[in-house]
Parts: sequence; structure tokens; C-alpha cells
Amino acid sequence: MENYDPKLIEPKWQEFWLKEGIYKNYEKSKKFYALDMFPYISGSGIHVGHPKGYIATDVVSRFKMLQGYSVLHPMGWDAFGLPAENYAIKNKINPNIFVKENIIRFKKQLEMFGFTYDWDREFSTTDPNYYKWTQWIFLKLFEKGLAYESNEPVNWCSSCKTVLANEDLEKGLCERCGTQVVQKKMRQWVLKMTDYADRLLYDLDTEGLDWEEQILEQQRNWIGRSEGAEIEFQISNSEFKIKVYTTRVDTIFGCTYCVIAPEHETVQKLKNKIENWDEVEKYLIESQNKTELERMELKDKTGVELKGIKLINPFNGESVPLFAADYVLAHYGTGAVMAVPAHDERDFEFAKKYNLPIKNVIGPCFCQQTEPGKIKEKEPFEERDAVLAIVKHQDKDEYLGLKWKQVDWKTFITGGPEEGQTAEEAARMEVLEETGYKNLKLIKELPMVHSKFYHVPKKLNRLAHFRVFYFELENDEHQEISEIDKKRHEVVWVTKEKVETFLTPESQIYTWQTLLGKEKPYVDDGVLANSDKYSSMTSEEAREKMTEWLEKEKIGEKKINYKMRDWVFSRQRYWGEPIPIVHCEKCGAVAISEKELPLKLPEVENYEPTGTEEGPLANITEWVNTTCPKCGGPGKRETNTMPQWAGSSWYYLRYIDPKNNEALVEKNKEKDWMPVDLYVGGAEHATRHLLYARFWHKFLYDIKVVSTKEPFKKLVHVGLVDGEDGRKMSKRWGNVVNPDDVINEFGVDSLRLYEMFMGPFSQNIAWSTDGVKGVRRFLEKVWKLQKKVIDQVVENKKLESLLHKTIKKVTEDIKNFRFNTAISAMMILVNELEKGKNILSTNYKLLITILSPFAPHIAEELWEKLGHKDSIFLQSWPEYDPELIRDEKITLVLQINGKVRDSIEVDAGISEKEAKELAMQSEKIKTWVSGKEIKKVIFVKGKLINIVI
RNA sequence: GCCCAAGUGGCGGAAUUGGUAUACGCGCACGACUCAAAAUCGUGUUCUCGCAAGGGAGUGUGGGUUCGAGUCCCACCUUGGGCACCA
Repeated sequence: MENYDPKLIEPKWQEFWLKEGIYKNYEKSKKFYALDMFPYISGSGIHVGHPKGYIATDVVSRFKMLQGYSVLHPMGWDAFGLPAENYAIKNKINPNIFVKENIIRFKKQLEMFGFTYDWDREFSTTDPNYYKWTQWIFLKLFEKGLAYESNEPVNWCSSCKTVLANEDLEKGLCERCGTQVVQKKMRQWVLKMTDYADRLLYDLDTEGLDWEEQILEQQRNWIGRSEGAEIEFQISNSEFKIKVYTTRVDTIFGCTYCVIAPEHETVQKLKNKIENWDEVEKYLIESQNKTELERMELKDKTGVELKGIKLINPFNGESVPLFAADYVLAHYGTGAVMAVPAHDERDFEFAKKYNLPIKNVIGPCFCQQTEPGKIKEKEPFEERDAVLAIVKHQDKDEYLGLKWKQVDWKTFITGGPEEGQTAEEAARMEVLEETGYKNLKLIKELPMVHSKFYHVPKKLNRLAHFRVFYFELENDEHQEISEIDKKRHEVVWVTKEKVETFLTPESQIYTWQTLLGKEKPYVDDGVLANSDKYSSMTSEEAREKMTEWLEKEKIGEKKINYKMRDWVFSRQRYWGEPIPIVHCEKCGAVAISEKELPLKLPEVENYEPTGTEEGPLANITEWVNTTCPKCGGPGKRETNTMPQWAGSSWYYLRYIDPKNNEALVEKNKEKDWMPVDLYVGGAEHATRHLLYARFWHKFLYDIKVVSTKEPFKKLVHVGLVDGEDGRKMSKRWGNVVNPDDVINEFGVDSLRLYEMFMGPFSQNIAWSTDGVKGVRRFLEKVWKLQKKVIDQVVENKKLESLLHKTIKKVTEDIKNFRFNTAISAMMILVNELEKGKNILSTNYKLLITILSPFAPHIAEELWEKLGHKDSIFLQSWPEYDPELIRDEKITLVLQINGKVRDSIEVDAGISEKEAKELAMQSEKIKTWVSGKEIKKVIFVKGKLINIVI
């Protein structure tokens, strides 16, 4: 028997599989596996595997380094650390040719990895037969009003004269020349993805998707639905109104000013009324020049008051000032907000900076759940406005407290305001009456708090709304307190450290903590106060009632908003599908006729940016100048092209029917194959690619091209291989592992097997060359087992049982993407087989069959050596024998107080009584229980006995 | 700041519904084979006390529920990922 040599085996079988078209078996199973988003790389990679015990993993794309090969995707992916477009331009190559060369290169790469490739299904987004249908989808979107032109801000490098995507920016500098990027508005094609926002959100839950919860959550956050209300604020002495959007109508009585985005059109309309227009204009220009990045990075909020403008709060008629500030975004909601500094962090920060009033209208509500003062369920509450005073000593760090005499109740000073008294006056009076101290200096008012408790002296449930004042004593001057008060409570000074343990009511402990902590707004829901008839409602209740009132009075309405924005769909580049639109002076933007598709890219010599806002196509006048499809007059073609996301948003549909020239996909074929059963891709696509693809799919569903609402039934993402040092593979760190080298040294099977063995499939894991040695050793063992193969029947129940348990485990683990434990189970089996003298040839066949998806070459080779002419991949997947995996003997664990003390071999079906008797016979157990009382014995069938002493 | 995920030996990682923590692999140590080395095979390998038998501790930290917790509950710490002024 010769030695195991991957270099001899692997090329042989790669050629064979290619010739035999092993892939075709997948067609029979009618399961559609689109394995990664890019048709050329990863998507094609995985077709080696057992047709039944399929392995749907993409070994190649786990290597960051190999993503360089994804240049194959024509629309500019990562090539050797540079975007493909840059690489092509720098080397003066036509990007399309460059891409094609790389496709060939990649095919070779795939073969080296031992992948077969479905050559028939090949297509490219540079291929007009494919992009024809991408353009067709665009035409349909345009027809339904879902594609529109708009001026959108882009990052513009004034030195390179190019547009830069957000991901190409490092600290706001251009990647190529390092120039500071500026914000510029440009005409762009935009797709109305927001029309689909609600469906993109709800179908995540209602279409029975088997996706990782993590990705679902990420998509929900990205869509970012929020429910709130739009409210009109009238501008005093003017016919103009300003609409604000808020999710917290319940805080509106705390609104002390309003803020409008600088770009908001109303700012210009109010020009004549603004007293400080010069100042305002300066601010508008400043904020316009900031890029989005800068705007985000600036921690400090800036803004300017529009002097002379007052807005009227429709709920209480109060006039509040209006500010323009760029912390309010023009594109979200109405571009204007009501500011409630007491209950919103951003407004709070702004109010502190510009010294604006902060009005508390909501506080938390505490329910006394312990005695004394535990609320009596079912009894009504008596509501009362109340004050709470915290008084600090003039010299010492001590605070004034009351110890109540009738009940075990310790508090700060509390009370209720009387007719005609302000809350502050009431607080001062209570301090005077209950403690005698006369001269208080108000330091500040603290956030309000509500408290539900049982008032023991008054024998009733009380809901008290506290306004809280923090005083410091000016001096020691005080008067005698009344006899009644003396009987009721004792006045004590409590040191700062002891206050928290001194206080009984939770509400006061909370207040004490806010006093000690950093001053911050209360942003949670709570109970309202100072809010007219809405006072003492909960936030939820108030929102409902207030919105009702707004709608009745017609000054506002319920409104749902999404964070997700429309999809900016055009790029100022050469490559990419041309947008099939002609601009006519008379008719505007006109779609070209479907018959003219595909609208092909012209051959050009120069792919450099034009240095204007137009894409490179604009320079090719013979292509640009055309006639208007509508009126026949002169027209100019759209020179922007589509982004890389366009083609990748529907390629899985084209896989089904790649050569169809009559339709995007034939209806019956579509019904047959869709939805994609399993989609394996990188985690980096969790939001964008997957949302774009889902959006297009839903649109195609609406125009009846596809029959399912969702494209991908099951979604799993693959983790990357990190460098040996645990960092991401990168030239910068010098930790790049080249799979070619690994293959040369260990073989394709070892690499493939190790990748699956190294850890959980969707987790990033550091590469370890030593680890590959381990799996190579395992393959050597499997190879050497050949020597022990015999044909006679030798009874070995234990091994037989282990084999069938392994088949069961491997089958289940593959289904659950737990390849690492599947391999470990096979290792255990092989270790056992190695110890035995012989191995029955039928059993050996079973072993290599379950190994075949993981290490296809060696499995195929061993299969042939056993005398088979057919490929191992044409065999059916083994089934385990349930009789054989049933255990006759089990290990029963004996515990004392939950600690393992002994274990015994017993029959699997042992009864509780028998087990107990056996346990008591154990010497170790005897010594542990002797002289002790047995309190309890717990028996878990087939597992253990626990004796409690 | 917000959302999500994860913290287990020297390392990658195992551990169905709470039921023998550290499977499998790497590394390391010792032994066999060898003139020698590599390869291969065998034994051992959580820490700790002990010559041993045996005991104690132990899954990021602190509490809790339970006969029994890596697994469930509460609080906190750390790391990774995503979002980031979304009102």
C-alpha cells in the first residue's frame, strides 16, 4: 500500500468530477443553494459535497485574502487591498477585461481547491445578456414611480474630482490623495425603498424565515421604525406653521423651545421676520459645508436662535423660541423638533449650553411594596400634589431627616402645598414647621418623582406627586416646633454616608441618588405632572389621549417614521449597468423601450473620472447623443451607471434560468426552485445587500415575476479566518495566510477539513498551521485503516454501535452546521477502529461515505480502491441502525449532595429501587453516608442518583 | 451613548431539556523504536494539598433559585460586532 499523497490524488479527482458533472446531482434534489452573493467566487465554490449529506459551506471565502479574487465581480470589489476600479485604472486596464482575466484566474483557483464548477451556469454582470434584465427591473421601477431623480449630498474630493463612498473615507480624507473631502449635492437616481419599509420589517417575522436572530435584529434596527405624532406649532403673528415630529407627545408640556434643521425651507421663508438674519445666515453656510462625517464627529452641539420668531405650543398656548441647529436632521421626520430638555438627552445638552429653561413634567413612579406603607390592593388612591425638601447642614456634610414615631418610617421633609402657595414656598414652610429651621438657600430643584404608598396615620392609599427642592442652611437659627409635631417625629441629622440606608421610601432613595449622580434628564416613561388635565396619567395613556385630541382639533396626527432612507442608486463611473434613461429637453427623463435592451456600455479608452459631476460616459458624445424615445427629438443618455449592488440583488433568480432571452426567469422554473433554501454569506451583508435583495424581490413579487414574498428561507453566515496572531488578515500586520501554500504542504482535503474543524461555522477563528497538522494526521489514520479491511463477518458489537452513533451524529451535525463536532465524532470512531484488529469492509465504506463531504478527494480515492467504478458521490447517504445505537449498559453516577463520589455500570433500564440498592452497596457511598441521616434521594433515569444528607 | 453576541485548561474549542465540566484537536512532558534526528506508536496533562489512598477549589466577578447551575434569574466587569445626534 502506497502512502497517502494528496498531490497524486487531488488533481486526478478534480478532473474526473469536472468531466462527470457531479454538480448535476443537486439538480435532482431540487434544492437551490445560493451560497454567497457573488456568482463567480464563493457562489460557485461549494458544489463538491455529498449530494445527500451536502456540505453547504464556502471554504474559499473564509479567507479574507482570497476575497481579493472577488474582483471577478465586475463592479469593483476588493482587489489585493485596493478597490478593483482603482487597480484597473492604475494599471491602465479596461476594467471589464481585467475582470474577465480574473475570472479565468479564479476558475483555476477553484480547481486547485478541488471545487468543481458549473460551467454551464456561468454569467457575468458585464455580460449584456445578464445586465439586460437588471436594466429591465430598473425600467419597471421607473414605470411604477419607484425611481426618481433627486439632489443628494455626496462626499466629493475636489482634488481627484471624484465621488467617494462613505466606506472609502478614513477620517474624512480621500483615500487616494488624502485631501479633505467636502459635501456636495449632486443629481442622483434614487429608488423608493422606504415605500417597502413596513413590509421589509414585518415579513422578517411573518414569513417564517429561518435566519440567525442576530441578523434579524440588525435589520430591524437598520429599518428603525418609530411611532409618534406630527404636531403643528403656529408661528405667532404669522400665517406660517412649523410641523414637528415626536415619539414623546407626553412630554410636550416640558417643551421650552423648538429646533429646526438649518436646511429646512421654512428658514428661508421666515427671512424677513428674523431679526438677526446675518448671524443666522452665517450659521447656515457653516453647517452646509460640514460633511455628514464632520457633523457626527462634533460632540458639541451648535445652533443659533431665530430672533423675533416665537412658536405657540398648542397644548398650553405658551410661546417658545425657535433655534436652527444641525443636531436636527432635515431628512428625518419633519426636519423640526420640539425640544424637551428635561426628558431628552440631546435637548438637555443644548439647553445647558445655551442656558435655556428646563421644565420637568415626567418622573418615575414608585410603589411601596413592603411594610410599613405597603399599598393596599383594591383600595382607591387619593392623589395629592406634594413637596420634598432635602436640607444640607451649613457646615457639616449632614442632611436633615425625620424619624417617625408611630411607624418605622424614616424620611426627608415632605408635605403638601396649601392654597395660593408655590411649591418652593410650601417646601420652606414644611421645613420650618417640622424642624424649626428658618433660613434656607435654594440650591436647585431636582427632577420630580411620584410615589404610591399607604399613608398609615391617615389610613388610605396615596399617590403623591413630589416636586423636589434641595436647600442648604444659611445658619443655625431655628424655632421651637409644635408639640404635635414633636410627638409625631424626631428631627435628626444624618451623615452623607448613612442617608441611603436611613431612608425608607424607595422614591426618596431614588431622589437622593439623582442628587449625588451627574445631572441628567429623565428619558424613560413615567407619570405626568404639570401637564394640565393630563397630569397624573402614565406616559402611555397620555400619548394616546393627546394624539386623540390633536387629531380632533386637526393640528396633528399619528405618524410612523423609519430611519432607513431611500436607495441612492447611481454612480459616476464607467463600469456598471448603464441606466436606461434618455433626457429630453421637452419630455424630461424618458425610459428607453424594452426592445432596446440591453443598452450596452460603449468601448472606451479612458476610464478616468471626468473631473465633473458627470460619469466617464459623458465624454463619449456619440453614445450620449441620441433621440428621445417619446418625441423623437434630440436627447442625451443618462451617464450615471448602476451600483455594484444592482446585479447582486437578483442573481439567485438568474441562476435558475441563465440563458433565457425572453424573460428574467421563466415562471415555472421560478416556482420550482424558489425560494432559495439556504443562503450562506458573510456577516458584512447583514444589512445592505440583504435589504436591497429583499426589496427587489418584493417589487418583483408585486409585478408578478416571482411567487414568493421572501427570497431566502434560511440564512447562515460564515466566519472569516483570522491571522495566526488573532488579528484580521491584512498586509499591514503581515499575518496573511496563503491557502496555496497550505495546499502545497498539506493538501486540499486537509485544508478543507481543518477549516471546518477549527471552530463554530459562523465564528471568526484564528488560523493555526499546527492545527492543520492534526487533521492531516487524522486523514493518514483513515488511509492506513485500509490495511485492516476484511470481508468476513466478525462480531464486534461495541464498534458497530459506535459507528452507527457516529453516522447519526454526523448527519445531524451537518444539518445544524456543526461541522466541528461532526469531525470530532469521526476522529473518535477512527481512534477506536485503529485499536481493533480488523474492520469489516461494509463498515469502512460507511466511514468514508460520511467523511466524503469533508474530505472529498481521499474519500473518492479510497472508494475506488475498494473496487468501485462509480463515484462515491452517487451513493446514497448512510442511515444508522436504531437497534445498534441503543445502549444496554450505562454508567450511573452516584452523588452525595450534588457532588460526584462514585459511578457504577448498570443495565440501561434499571429501576429506581434497584438503583438505590446498588448505590448503597458502593464502598465509597457507604463511607460518605455512615452516621449521617439520609434526607432525600433523587433518581434521574439513565443518568444519576443524588443522595442528600 | 444605544442594540446584539460572547467570556470554559498553556491554545482552538466540546458539553440535547439544569444532571460525570474540560470531549476532539493542538502544544507540552516522559517512554518505545533509532547510531541520531524526523516521522510513528504508547502514557500523562484544569489548578492545588498529599509519598499514596484520598481531599479541596474550579466555566469573567458578585449575589440568587435548586437536591444539583457553564447552562436559569439579578447586578457588574471585559472583549468582539453593528448602529450612531433618527427626536
